[in-house]
Amino acid sequence: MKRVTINDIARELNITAATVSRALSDHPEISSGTKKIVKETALRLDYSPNKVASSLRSGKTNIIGVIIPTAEHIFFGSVIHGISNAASKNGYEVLIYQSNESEQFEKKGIDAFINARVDGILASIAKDTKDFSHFSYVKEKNIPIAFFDRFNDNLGISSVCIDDYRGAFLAVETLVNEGYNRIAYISGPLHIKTFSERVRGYKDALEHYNLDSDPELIYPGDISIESGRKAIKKFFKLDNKPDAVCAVEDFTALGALKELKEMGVNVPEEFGVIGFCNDLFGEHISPSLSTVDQQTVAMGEEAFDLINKLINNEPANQRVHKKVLEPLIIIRESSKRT
Amino acid sequence: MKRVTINDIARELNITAATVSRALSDHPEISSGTKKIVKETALRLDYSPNKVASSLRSGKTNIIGVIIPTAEHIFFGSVIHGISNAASKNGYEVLIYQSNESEQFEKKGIDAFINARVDGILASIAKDTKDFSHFSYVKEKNIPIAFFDRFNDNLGISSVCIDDYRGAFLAVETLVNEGYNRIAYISGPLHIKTFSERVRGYKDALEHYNLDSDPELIYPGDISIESGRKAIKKFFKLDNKPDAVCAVEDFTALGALKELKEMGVNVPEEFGVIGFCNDLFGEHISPSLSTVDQQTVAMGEEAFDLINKLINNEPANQRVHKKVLEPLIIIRESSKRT
DNA sequence: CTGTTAGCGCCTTCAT
DNA sequence: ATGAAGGCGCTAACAG
Repeated sequence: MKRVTINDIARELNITAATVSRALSDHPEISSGTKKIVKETALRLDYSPNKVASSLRSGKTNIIGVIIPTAEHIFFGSVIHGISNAASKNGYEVLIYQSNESEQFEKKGIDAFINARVDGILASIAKDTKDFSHFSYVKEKNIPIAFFDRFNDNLGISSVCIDDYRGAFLAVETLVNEGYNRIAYISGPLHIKTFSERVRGYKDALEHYNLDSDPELIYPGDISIESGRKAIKKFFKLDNKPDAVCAVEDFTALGALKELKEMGVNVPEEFGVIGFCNDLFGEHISPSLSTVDQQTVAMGEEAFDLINKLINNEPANQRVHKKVLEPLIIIRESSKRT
Repeated sequence: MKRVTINDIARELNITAATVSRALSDHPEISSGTKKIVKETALRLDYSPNKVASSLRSGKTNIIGVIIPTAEHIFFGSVIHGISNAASKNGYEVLIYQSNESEQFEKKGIDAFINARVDGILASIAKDTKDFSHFSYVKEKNIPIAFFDRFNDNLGISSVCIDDYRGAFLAVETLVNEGYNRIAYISGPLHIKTFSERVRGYKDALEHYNLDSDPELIYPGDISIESGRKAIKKFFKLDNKPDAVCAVEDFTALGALKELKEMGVNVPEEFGVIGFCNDLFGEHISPSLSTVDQQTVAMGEEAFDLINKLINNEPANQRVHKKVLEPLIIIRESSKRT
């Protein structure tokens, strides 16, 4: 179980470990002959470089820590996919930590990453997080950090997200174009910028199209099928009922669809529905779900790009960067009255 | 950016680093007074233990490397969820590597993990992997390794999976009970044990119920919506057409459903369909998809348990372990004729 | 072109 | 109960 080190190679060849190290990393001042024999011997002895030692020495681990709320949602899986592949291409590994949507675990994750001396941290904020000091702390320590999707603008931390405002605006616009004119909104937790931006987009779109903007038409949900169902139930108790709804994400929209179906309301004829996220299932349900695509893989790649640049630049002259990806409207059956 | 070390704490208190180290790890021979002041100082100086140094010294990283084919499939996300949470509870972190279903990347992942000196490796084999020597290599190096879901029995490596044989058997049985009697199968790549076991279960179920076992009724697919569509097209060109089909996984089943719908074949009245995996969308499509649940989170937890035990035991007296979880039949509309 | 030396931060004997 | 010293494996500075 004893592993081969550069010392073993050095002993074998009667040279020093330093030479071996240099030969293996193709140092220009090493003769090609030495390089050749060192590499051959390394292969023969089945040497594998100890990155832990190398990291201790160099101060770099080549590891990016990624905090996601949960791996059970394909949205994050898909972003991870993007991050991971971009990281691989650039010689980085990816350490994953799940916050399970809890602030406490999120803090633990940050701690774990700091102790592991990751070169940078990418995070998507948990639903339950109200206090953001752990993120500020990372920043103060000059450890590169950036947010993806769920971010907070007040911390001076860069982020990648899609233009949530515009996504919601486009969603409303899509419904308006189909002739719906009393449009409700089912929201997520508003202390997360991502979600409050969507509400803002919704409101502005209503105003832009001179439609009623009624506080009763905004349901404060929590990102779940159940929240979609509850919202519909509530909306249909109103005197002045809506004839369409935008949901903060697809599962919420799915809940709405299911409730509407049980209530015997025809979608899209009597009532329009549009989601957000472009989750896989939306294409395959009936009626298929119109939605806003979030460019998840691209988001992952951009997130890596952001952190990669933060890692390789002087922390001094870095300003906060905000990458905003364009949302893509996907029109399917649930919003298509015509 | 210079980080605080135990030496800084030692200097501050006029004691030695050794004492600080011991105090921080609650060594029994350190006075409680010293412990107290050391911990206070650590907190005050904002000390964070350097795991890289500690790993180099101890030879343990407390990191589990996990190789998945892709994070874009919720099945793996869900298993990761299970692994990750179990790992967290036991003081481990999780490093993720995506093979993207390619043998070459899989080998790279193994290399990266070995170099990173992970304490153990969990892997689910890529579709394209034909040569398994990289796994044997890990085993020969006495690095703990175990498979989950997609495994190979010939390498002497432990694994967790569900009872694929039984899952497929139950799927056929479910169709038989509904009165279908010419049942086809859409398979995945057969060099992966997981998939060949399902075919075996299918065949044995047919035999057990005295149904025709026709080679033409087994379509060699590749795990994709397209493969489901192609299989149906092919089946419907046969003289003696099937009246039901089991698919190797849900997306394949989805493809089958879509093709059947386009062909105007009624499911489940004229034709029964059952999938495998219990992917999220199955519940929400129309007709909803009957399927076999694979207990993904439990699988993740068991996988961690397996590797955890491998890590903590003497490699000498370890024998190959095979954990088999019970599949769960989920009966929905697509298989329910009655 | 290669060797010598030293140290990254931590932990673990051995000594006191 | 604490100190002293060495080393995990690698690399960079300095020397020759």
